[in-house]
Formats: sequence, structure tokens, C-alpha cells
Amino acid sequence: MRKLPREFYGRPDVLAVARELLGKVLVTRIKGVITAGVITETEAYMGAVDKASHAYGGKVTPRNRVMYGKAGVAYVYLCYGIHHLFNVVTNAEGTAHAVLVRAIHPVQGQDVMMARRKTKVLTTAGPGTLTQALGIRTEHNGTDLLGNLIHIEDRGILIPDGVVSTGPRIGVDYAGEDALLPYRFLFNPRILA
DNA sequence: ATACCGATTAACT
DNA sequence: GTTAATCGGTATA
Repeated sequence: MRKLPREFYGRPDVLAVARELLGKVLVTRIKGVITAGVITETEAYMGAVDKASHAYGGKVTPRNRVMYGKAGVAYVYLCYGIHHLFNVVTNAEGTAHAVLVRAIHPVQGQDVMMARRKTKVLTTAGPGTLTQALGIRTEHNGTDLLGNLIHIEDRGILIPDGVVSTGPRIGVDYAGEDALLPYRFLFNPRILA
């Protein structure tokens, strides 16, 4: 139940942070209700030098400005007018690196997740579905993950390199050659059972 | 002020 | 495999 410290997020290697977030547990406490899931898929976004990043070229906008802030803060934004996507800001202040959480494996509050999702079977594999299950919305943009609303903790789950797959990021075809970079990390949640 | 479109999903055929 | 849903961010003027 160790909450990840600021230093975990603040490291300069966003790929290492993305890789090591696999197996960590994303926990929300929305209106006192706790829901949590093991992170099973992430993608790294390398800020100014990454054509797939909202911060490519050092661009600053009202939406992406929290990416330039301190590490360990949530960057949440609306995609396709429907989906709230959850990212963790990494690296030093002024460097807009971030890790997108694309999938979780539910471990706590599944009943609440079901109620939030309103579907027959609980799906939390997908960046828009996990945020809905955990109750994360754009209002949580800028939330400090060292606070008690949203945090990520280490419950001692080790994901060995042998079970981790990497590959190109999803949905970033517009990013030219950067769309091919192997910045996506995932493992099959079946190994948790 | 106006127009375009996306780090997606579920429900179709 | 195809597509409707849905709207804030961003660029252009």
C-alpha cells in the first residue's frame, strides 16, 4: 500500500516510468467511494520532441499546461467529445512528458464501477472506459497524485520483463514517423489471476 | 465568429 | 468491418 512518491514520477526517463507503472494500482476516492485497478497498459508521450504529444514543439495551451507543471499530477482531457483520458505528468517542471494509462484490471469497488459504466460486462481495458469506471473526469485535471483523491500505489505486484509487450502507440497515425516508436507497454491481465 | 477534428467506444451490419 | 455519438480545443480570420 505504498503510495508512489513524487520522485517516481519526476525521473527524466518517461519510458521507464511508463514501463514501471505496469502492475501498480491506480486508486480513486471519489466522494469517499474507493475504486481501484492494476495498471495493465500505458503509453509514454515525450513532450516537445514527440509529434504525438499535445506538447509537441513546446506548444502551450490552456488544455495542456499542466503537462509543464510538476511531476505526479494528473493530466485529464476530453477526447472525441466523449472520453476522459487519464495521464500522469512526469519529468521536471517545464518538461511536458506524460504517461497515458490505457487499461486497468479491477481489484476494488467493482460494483461501483459497474454502476458507473452501465454495461452488462465490466470493461476497463481502454483509456476511456477505465476513467469512467474509476470516476475520473476532466474536473480532475491538475489533481496531485500525492493527495487523497487519486493516487497510485505499489502493492508488491511484480511484472517481469518476459510478460511485457511493447509496440507503437494507438491512435496516433497523424504523428508521422513518431507514430512508429515503441512507446506502448502492456501485459496480459490473466497473469494476475 | 466559424470550422474542423481527435491519445475512443459500443452497437451495428 | 462500419459508423454514430458528442464537444472542447485549436486554428484560422
